[in-house]
Amino acid sequence: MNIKAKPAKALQRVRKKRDAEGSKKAILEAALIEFSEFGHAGARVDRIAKNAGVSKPLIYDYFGDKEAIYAAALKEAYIQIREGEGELNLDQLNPPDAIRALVHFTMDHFRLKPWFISMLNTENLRGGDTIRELRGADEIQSVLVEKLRSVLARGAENGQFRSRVDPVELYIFIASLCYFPVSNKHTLRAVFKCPVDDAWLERRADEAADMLIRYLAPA
Amino acid sequence: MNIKAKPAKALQRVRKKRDAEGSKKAILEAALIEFSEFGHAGARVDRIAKNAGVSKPLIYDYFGDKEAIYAAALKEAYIQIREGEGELNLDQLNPPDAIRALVHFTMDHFRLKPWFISMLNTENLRGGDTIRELRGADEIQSVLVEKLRSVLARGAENGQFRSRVDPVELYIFIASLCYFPVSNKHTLRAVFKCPVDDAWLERRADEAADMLIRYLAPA
Amino acid sequence: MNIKAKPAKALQRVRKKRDAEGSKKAILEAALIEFSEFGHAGARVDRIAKNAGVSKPLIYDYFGDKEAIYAAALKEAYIQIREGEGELNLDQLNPPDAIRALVHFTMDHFRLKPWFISMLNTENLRGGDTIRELRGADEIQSVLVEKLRSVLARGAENGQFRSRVDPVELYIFIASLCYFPVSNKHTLRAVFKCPVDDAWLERRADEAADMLIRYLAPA
Amino acid sequence: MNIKAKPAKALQRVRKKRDAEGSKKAILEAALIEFSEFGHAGARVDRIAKNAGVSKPLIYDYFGDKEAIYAAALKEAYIQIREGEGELNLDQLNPPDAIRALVHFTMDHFRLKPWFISMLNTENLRGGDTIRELRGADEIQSVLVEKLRSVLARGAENGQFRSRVDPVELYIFIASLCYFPVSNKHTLRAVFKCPVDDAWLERRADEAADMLIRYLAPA
DNA sequence: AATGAATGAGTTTTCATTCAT
DNA sequence: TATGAATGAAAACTCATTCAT
Repeated sequence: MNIKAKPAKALQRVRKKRDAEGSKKAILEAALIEFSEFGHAGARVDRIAKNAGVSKPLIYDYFGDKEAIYAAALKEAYIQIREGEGELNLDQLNPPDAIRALVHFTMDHFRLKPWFISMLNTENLRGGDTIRELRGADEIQSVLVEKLRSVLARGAENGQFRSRVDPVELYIFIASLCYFPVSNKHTLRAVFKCPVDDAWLERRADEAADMLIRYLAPA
Repeated sequence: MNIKAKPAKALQRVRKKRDAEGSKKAILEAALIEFSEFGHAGARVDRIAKNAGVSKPLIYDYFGDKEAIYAAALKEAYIQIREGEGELNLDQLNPPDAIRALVHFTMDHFRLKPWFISMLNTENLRGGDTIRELRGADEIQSVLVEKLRSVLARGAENGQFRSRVDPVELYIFIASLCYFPVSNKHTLRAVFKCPVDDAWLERRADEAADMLIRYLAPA
Repeated sequence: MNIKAKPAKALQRVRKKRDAEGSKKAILEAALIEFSEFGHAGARVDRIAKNAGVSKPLIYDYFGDKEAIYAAALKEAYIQIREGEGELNLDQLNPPDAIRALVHFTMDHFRLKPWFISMLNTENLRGGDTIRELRGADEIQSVLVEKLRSVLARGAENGQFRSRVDPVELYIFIASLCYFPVSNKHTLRAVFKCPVDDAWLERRADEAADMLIRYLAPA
Repeated sequence: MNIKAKPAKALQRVRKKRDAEGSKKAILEAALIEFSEFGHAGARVDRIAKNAGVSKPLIYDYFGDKEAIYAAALKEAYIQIREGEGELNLDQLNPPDAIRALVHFTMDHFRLKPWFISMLNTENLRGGDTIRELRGADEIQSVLVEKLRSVLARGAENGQFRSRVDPVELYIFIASLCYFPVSNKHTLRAVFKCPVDDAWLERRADEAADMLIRYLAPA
């Protein structure tokens, strides 16, 4: 389980001292973990400082206030999640296979970087106040939509897919199908007795891919 | 103050005094609003008391501590969401139409009772600690799964649907497709510039229903 | 010496508990002492709480924040200084004697209630930000000006005083002559080696009265 | 932040580097402004450094600690105010005119170098702890008393003035009459609705001079 | 001579919770 | 059944001061 609010050992970094960049990075990482584990109101600057291996004043020096730390952490969540998306190569794959690969990639992403979903949930609970003000929307824009657009074009070209499918809307379907089981794993376990583990999630991804591929097939 | 105290609609109740049941109910409703609006850590007992029109000691008298208020509110969220689910009558509908109706019903549910999604998000952010301990799982179990089971049976019988589709897994698909666009409306707006409003959501529901119906069709 | 920043024993009050009015009054008194002794920035809410015999949260509950406590203390300083001014009866006195009495009264006031001068100094150092916003200007308006007006009228009538002397401007002369030696006693001692004690201050008041009476005499 | 950071005019110096004397002077000037604007407790070493255009460690290197910076600034206030006092030439003037000139000189001094009054207020609020320890009392001793002594002598000689007037006590009268309206300008505005501006102050000075000259006249 | 990096020890403020009636 | 009065414990944030270069 990834999002447990208990031990939070988050091993204290060993860092070279008097290294502003390093300190800032360490704070950001600790903040990301803290906010995703405890939410905005539940996060503690004390813990961020401790886990980053710096003093609290340094954090305030670099970021300003808790809200600003949170904003930086939210942006960092997007930046980190976007890293790696570029490496996903769908060009060589048969369009239906590309869809399946993308679904699995997305599910793995959510599964393996649970702080991303936590940050999204936290931010949406807060009404999106922070992301709305975030500079640099480019950095948080997913490249997956573009990859998807190209897959859809190839599929439409060779007759495997319907034409005129909006890649954003399709991506939202994919994200929806991967997001919910990961985000709501605790309530799913409690309410539906689902064994929400890696294998189960991968099976869900596979089934979702089936559904999506059928959905894309021409009538 | 850190958390923007939104409109604070929740107009203070006018209640007859010395009405234990009424007080308890009022507290529960105020708590549900409070926790869904601010999350577990962000919720304030003061505000709950004010919005419920009672004193803080009374809340502690009835519930014990903040955690217990939260648990009661979480349960209340499920109880309230389950209300009305029973009324949904799918028996008269052609199975594909029943699926479509169920998808719309779910989307409307999420859309119109936003505190439900907020509570689920909050609880999952907290690692499901509370729901795991919640007594009376029956009360939080959705009847939609049973309705779905019967629709699937009818569909399989008359050849419109594949057989051997697990109603829980199907329900999770439906929930996923409805949950994500509502839950993540703020980030969707910011990142994908989606106009997340009622009409848009209904269109998403319709499209999702198309996809699901195709998915259920026999190969 | 009155304004010493050292011991501040300010004996902790013995108060009956659960007495909101009493608590509020106690806080106000402690705040007045604290702010006048240490200035706005130097004042400590901790000390106010301790000297008032209440907890810090109670202070915040009643007043809001440090700035509001300060504003209340400033107003209280004026209210307390205005108490007693009403009792001063100049009507029976020969106008020159009335002037002399008023000067001594003012000097005594400043001398015996040193927190008043301290609060004025503090507020003026802060640019008057707080007094400018203070509601209830009536409460801080001195009745001495009115008393002075009547004395001046009597004096003009019977030929002892010039006519057309503005009572406000005269009062400012009186205040100036009493204020400076009290307010600046420490620097006067250090720079001019003045023995600024009660006797010396009373002699200054007497001399000032001489000067003022001459000033008022008709040419 | 509590204290409104006023315009922060004090434009950051451009200074040649490695200039010990220049740095020290810059720090002193910035400190004088800072302490007079915010008082002892309200002053911030950060701001002094920034406005002086140097780093904080340099300040500590040169002065020791905040208390020492304050002491230096207080002394500097006296030194700066004493500059120019020497140039005032009263010898050529008829004694009454000399008195009037001295009053105006004093009023202008206070009016045009407001940090002096602020520093005096600050120091007196602190109980004179610092000035009492200040070395070099000569530097802070006003020459005006000596000038006054000579004017009084001339006046007494030619019969315009009474004899046996103590120049220190007279100087305190003058200072009192000029100090109060400048020092308390904000409260005077708020409480008495006085239009405390340059013209008003000059009129007060003129009126004060009238009063003092009468006071000095032989019975 | 000078400073960027860093922090210990506060200080204001908040909040769940209890006391006394 | 109900609450006004009150607080311990902790949270965010600040600031004089020092370290390492």
